[in-house]
Amino acid sequence: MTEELARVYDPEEHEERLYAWWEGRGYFRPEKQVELGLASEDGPRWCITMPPPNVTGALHLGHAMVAAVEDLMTRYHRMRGQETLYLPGMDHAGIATQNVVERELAKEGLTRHDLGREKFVERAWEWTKVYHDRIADQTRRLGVSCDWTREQFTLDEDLSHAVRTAFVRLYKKGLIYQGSYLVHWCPRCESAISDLEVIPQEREGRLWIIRYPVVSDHWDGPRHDWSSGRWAEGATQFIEMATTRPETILGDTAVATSADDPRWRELVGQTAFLPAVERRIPIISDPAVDPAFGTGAVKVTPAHDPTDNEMGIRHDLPAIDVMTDTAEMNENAGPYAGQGRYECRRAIIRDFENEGLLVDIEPYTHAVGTCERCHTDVEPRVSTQWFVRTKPLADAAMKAVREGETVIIPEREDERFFHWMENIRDWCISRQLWWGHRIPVWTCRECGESASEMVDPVACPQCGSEELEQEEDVLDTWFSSGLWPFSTLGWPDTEAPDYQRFYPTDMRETAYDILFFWVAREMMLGIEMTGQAPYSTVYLHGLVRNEIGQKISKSMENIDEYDPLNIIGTYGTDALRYTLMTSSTPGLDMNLDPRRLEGARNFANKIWQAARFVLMNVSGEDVAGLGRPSASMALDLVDRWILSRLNRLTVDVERLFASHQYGEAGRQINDFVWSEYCDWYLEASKVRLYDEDVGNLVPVTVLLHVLETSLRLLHPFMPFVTEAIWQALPDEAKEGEALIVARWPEPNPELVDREAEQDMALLMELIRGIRNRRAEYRVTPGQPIPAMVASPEAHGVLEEQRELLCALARVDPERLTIEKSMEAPEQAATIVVGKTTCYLPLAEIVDLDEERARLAEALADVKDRIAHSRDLLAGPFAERAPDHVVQRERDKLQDLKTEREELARRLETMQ
RNA sequence: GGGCGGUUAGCUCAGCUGGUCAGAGCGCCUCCCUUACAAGGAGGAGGUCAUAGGUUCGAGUCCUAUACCGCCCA
Repeated sequence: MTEELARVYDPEEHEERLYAWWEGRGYFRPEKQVELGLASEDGPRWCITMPPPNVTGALHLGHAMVAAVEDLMTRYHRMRGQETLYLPGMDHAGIATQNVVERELAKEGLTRHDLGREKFVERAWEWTKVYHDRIADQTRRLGVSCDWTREQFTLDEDLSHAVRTAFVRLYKKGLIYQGSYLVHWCPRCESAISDLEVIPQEREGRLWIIRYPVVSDHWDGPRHDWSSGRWAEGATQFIEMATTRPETILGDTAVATSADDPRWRELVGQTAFLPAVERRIPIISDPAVDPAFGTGAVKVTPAHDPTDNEMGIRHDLPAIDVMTDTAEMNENAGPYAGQGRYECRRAIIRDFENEGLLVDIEPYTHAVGTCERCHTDVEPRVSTQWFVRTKPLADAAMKAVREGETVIIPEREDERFFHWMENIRDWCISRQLWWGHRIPVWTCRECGESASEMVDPVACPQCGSEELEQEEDVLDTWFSSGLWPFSTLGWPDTEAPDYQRFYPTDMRETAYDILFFWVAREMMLGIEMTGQAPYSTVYLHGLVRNEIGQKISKSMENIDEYDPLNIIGTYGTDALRYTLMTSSTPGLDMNLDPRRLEGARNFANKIWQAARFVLMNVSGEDVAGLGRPSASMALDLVDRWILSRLNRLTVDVERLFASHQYGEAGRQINDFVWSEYCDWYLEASKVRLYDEDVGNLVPVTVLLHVLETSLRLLHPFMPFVTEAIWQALPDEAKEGEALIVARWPEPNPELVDREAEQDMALLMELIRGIRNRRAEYRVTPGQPIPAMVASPEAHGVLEEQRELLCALARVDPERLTIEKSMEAPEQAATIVVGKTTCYLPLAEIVDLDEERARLAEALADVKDRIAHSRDLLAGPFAERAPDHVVQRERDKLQDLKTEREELARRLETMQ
């Protein structure tokens, strides 16, 4: 029948056990839901693909947030009878994983080049296996009910096939091209990285004001060697400019000023002589030059600066790359070849000074791009890369959002999405890495023809040569992640059952800082590849920070405190999940406060204790007669009240879930369970449970029903404790074999009982009032006291509830009188609730002066409120406000007046 | 420079489409180990909802400025 529940809820006793049981029973699989009759194959379905965590490292709190939100959604939809698939998987995370593996190698004094590509990739697979298992374990500990039998990994065969298919299609459509353009280059990773992977960092740098001699009739070039100190000897005219990056001087191919700058107007069209590398460069004018910056003239280095690069294109300037892959100066750097870029900077400044070409140095704060993964200063650099033409894809993605095919929540994130999409640049997808999908392009060594096909070519389609070479580079990780919502469902096989059944998916849930990295790419590739937006809703949650608002990062000293497994160890998974769901509002960042975790843990225990109480009171005889509470049962006031409240809660939770206000839903369930069910109903039920003359059936039925329904509502927030309790409930009180596959509660309008709510409200007020006075007069707790209640309208109800009143307010049943009206006793404390007055004749302990003062104060307060209410009703409010609002105000005024009279009469008798 | 978000009790935060919404938890004060729960129960104190205007019969709730904090983009 029922098992004993332990005295205290211990998450460790249940969580892993229950998870293994759920998984073993197959509840996470859509097929199982159909088998159980919970869902049907041709009925509604719901699908979400898990944002694949990087195999780079262990999960952190951000992932716990993802898990909490997505699993909540999943459990909700599953219980609602939709065939639900939560599809898990992981991401190979090209550059990030390659970095950590390289770091491991470095500990052994090795570089990836020492190993060679093949061995290195093997090492990366080893790493992947270790972290895959660790992440999968963490995910299970978080209680995520995803279908592990459908797990995917971006580098596995099927997904690699999808990547290849997508690439070949885009290539053949002309949406992928190769070209030599300025890209962000990380000299440590020795790879191009995308715009988004560059993190600007404020630096206190310098602005060097330097000058180049201008070629004139008197001076046609240096007559002495560079660094002789006499290099510029004889030059009469100079152009001055400011730079933050002197080492790029060696790649200058022009000097630019703004068109009408009086300082330099005369020099435009002339030729400057570039020091050190002895290059004649034109002086041009270009609108991109800000006359207010520095001297009004700038050096132009098309190969190493985005603005300069554009200028170079406008003026047809050569782009001279002066660095190597590791940011050392190359052969184009003349005398500085072989130096590191910052070493070169110092050297070149020294030489400029020596040659009298350094005019000034000013302090200057500016932003330097750094590599997101290894924090190395990024070098803008012209190099040959592969690009996706994003414009047409972005247009389609924007259209999908504009037309509501995909809805972004919170709504305001639309703006960011559109802004980014409208200003999108072509996407550099090649990475000079070894860990990833190798670009499926083959080039003929004979004729130079390139091709991208689904099948590896053996001969050049152009000249027939067999001297083919595959592209060395791999694809940006986000290229494969961009296919995630459909590649995981079987695409490009559009006949695959999962693809047919579950695509397009219903939800993309992730943190808002991933909107561009990933969501934007999924939208673009999804529409391009499948003709449909990959999901109908994008739900963006906020970032998790610690209790003082710091973003939690791996570099924190006390990072262990924020390891999800540590938090789970201390508070339990349910507490963590409930806290993550209820501590904030959708889309806002959250400070994870240990005090809230504690509160959530206490809540889990609270409902556990309530369940213990209920189960203790279920006897063998009761069970047979159990059913759902119905109007035909002899329901008491409290029963009708709690059932009405439960029904309201069910309606509210449903409404809140439908509008993605999960946090508010979770808080309301807590309020109900704790403040209404436990504090009032459960206490009230004891009157009947402990009365041997009354049958237990009604209260037990209601206790069980409300508990069981609450468990179902709470399950998506606190899956473990709710399932643990649910399993202990008698079979007669529930339907199905597990809570995880139980039906989501539906509202029952018949249970709404306004009258019961009103009567109960009066009773509760009265009880609170009595408790209050007891506390004030320091009546010994538990000591029964006499009470006299006068209530012209509610005396009947109160008479019916006298046992309850006595039990909850500790009133002596022998000395409780309830009448329509009565003569006020003199030596008594008084409580007025609307038209009901309660006297506590506490004889000698009542301080009449204090009573008078208190009543006078209450009377003054009521009078104030009456005045306020009268003014309101006398003014334009009565005409303009909606009828029901006005009526409510009138009722309120009426009640206040009654209360005023009661108070006044009582005061009168005490004078 | 452009855009967005935040500013509500000592602390961490709720408050949906304007009308009992001024709330919760923790902390604090008083009392209680009452047969579900001290990870608890009963009672209590505590906020002119950042500031200044405006719209409205009525504004934490809408509009406009300002201040401070934070984020994104350039």
